[in-house]
Amino acid sequence: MAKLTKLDDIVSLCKRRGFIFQSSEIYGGLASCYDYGPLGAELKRNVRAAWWKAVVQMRDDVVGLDCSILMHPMVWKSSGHADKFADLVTVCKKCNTRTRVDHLAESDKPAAAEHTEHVDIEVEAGKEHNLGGKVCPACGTVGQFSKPMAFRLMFETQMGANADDTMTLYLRPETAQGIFANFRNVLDSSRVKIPFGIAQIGKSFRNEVTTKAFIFRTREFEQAELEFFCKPGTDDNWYNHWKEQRFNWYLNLGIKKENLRFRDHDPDELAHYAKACVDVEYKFPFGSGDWQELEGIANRTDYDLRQHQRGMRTMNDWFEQKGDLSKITLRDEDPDYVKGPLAYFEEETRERYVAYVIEPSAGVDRSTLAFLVDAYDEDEVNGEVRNVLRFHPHLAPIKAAIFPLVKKDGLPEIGRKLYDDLKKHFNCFYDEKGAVGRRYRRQDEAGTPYCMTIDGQTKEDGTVTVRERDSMVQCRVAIDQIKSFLREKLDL
RNA sequence: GCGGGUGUAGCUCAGUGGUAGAGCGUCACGUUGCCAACGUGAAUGUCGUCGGUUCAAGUCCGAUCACCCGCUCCA
Repeated sequence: MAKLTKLDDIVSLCKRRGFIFQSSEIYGGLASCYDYGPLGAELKRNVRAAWWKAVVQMRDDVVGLDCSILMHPMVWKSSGHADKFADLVTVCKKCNTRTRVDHLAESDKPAAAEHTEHVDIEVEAGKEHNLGGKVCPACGTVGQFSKPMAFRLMFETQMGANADDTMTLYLRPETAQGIFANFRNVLDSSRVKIPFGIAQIGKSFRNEVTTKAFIFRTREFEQAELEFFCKPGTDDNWYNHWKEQRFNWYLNLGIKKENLRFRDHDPDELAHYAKACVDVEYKFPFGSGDWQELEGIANRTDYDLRQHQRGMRTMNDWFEQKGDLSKITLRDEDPDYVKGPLAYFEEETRERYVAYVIEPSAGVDRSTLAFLVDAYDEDEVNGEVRNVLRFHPHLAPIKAAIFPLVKKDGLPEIGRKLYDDLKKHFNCFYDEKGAVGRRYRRQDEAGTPYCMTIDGQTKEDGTVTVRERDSMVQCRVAIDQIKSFLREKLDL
């Protein structure tokens, strides 16, 4: 990228060219929500398609899935989100530091208790919290706390139009759990055998305490996740396999090598269920902390499937407590859990085990932004600055533009015909207005790899001028060869 | 949630309490005809929103919304 050095520049570019707008802008905007404009929608669609092609279509060992966003509440009880995705937080009036209420120590006791028990926000928030004797861990001030604030990290909604007969559901905070919940279905219906993966792209929702940084951290976001199931003991190899696969995916789609890196998680940074985790990071041109996560690749062990086996054993409690998750404790694991409903039987060795899971989890919005930023470039042509988005052809929103050189002499008719033919195969754009140089530059800013110009010579020998985006080099191609020319050049 | 900053045309931005501006872009016409050409003309504004002060508010005051920077937070 040349001169995109501030987030403001990116926001401005995105809006000016119709990639990304603020949501509900005519009403003053809605925090943390963004919309994709005409070019952005195409770009994001292409990012999804490229992911799906690499992770599903080109693999013999991965199948796709598309789950509902709303799922049975017990899914989130089993996954741990229902218990651990909510906290009460208070602010020290002296030093303005935030601390979780359950982390506060009494002034006469040395250590704060770690948060292990479930916190029922409804109950806790209604209670009088006596923080008078509590000490701020940051500045040591005693008893100077604001009223505790509840942070629920899962969005809630009500299912059922009848107000007397509704059920509280959660908008999924990750797509992964839908995959685990369908593990058995896929296994029983698609003749897959371990090792194999299930992939899914879809929206997730998290009530982040803070958002910021444009579309980088939003409360509604899109994930592209793969859960790859493998035999315990082979998980380290598969972890490394997917690390490499996923890193190369970004490079193959044109991300500059110097802007991409791995960052391994420290052991104390790992979630309690993860054996290993690495982030793929991109060097965004934001103000601070340049390197930001695009994707996390984790070894989740057999934690999730075992948790769901516990959850399935807990359904009686669910009914008995009338669906009140706060009154339910997951039942202990069956000592014979390797024979459980989500376990796997390996024919060849006659072994039973619960599969380990390698999870590459990518942010579609983050990747889209990275591809956009990375493709941005400024050229100098005859003393003029040329803005160009050097998208990989697979990602380019428009693959080819068709221009009659002038709007007369029958050239528009020829151009129209070519356009009508090409648009059946590629996303194309037709433009006959204004100077052709301007039309070229406009397509450069949209990242269109090729422009085709119908000129006087077309009527003589049936060739058109093909102008290439990055080099601006022109050549002549027979009009009836254009389709195969594009197929070859765009690798489509 | 705290502190700092910003908000005026599609974009970048001027604008001293007294008629809403420029450049770029967009559109039309003419000329031209292969890299943002030229000429003429046009359209586009709840000045983020709401309220207050004032004869008069884009400008002063208050609140609020959104964004940016820095904290805080980030199972």
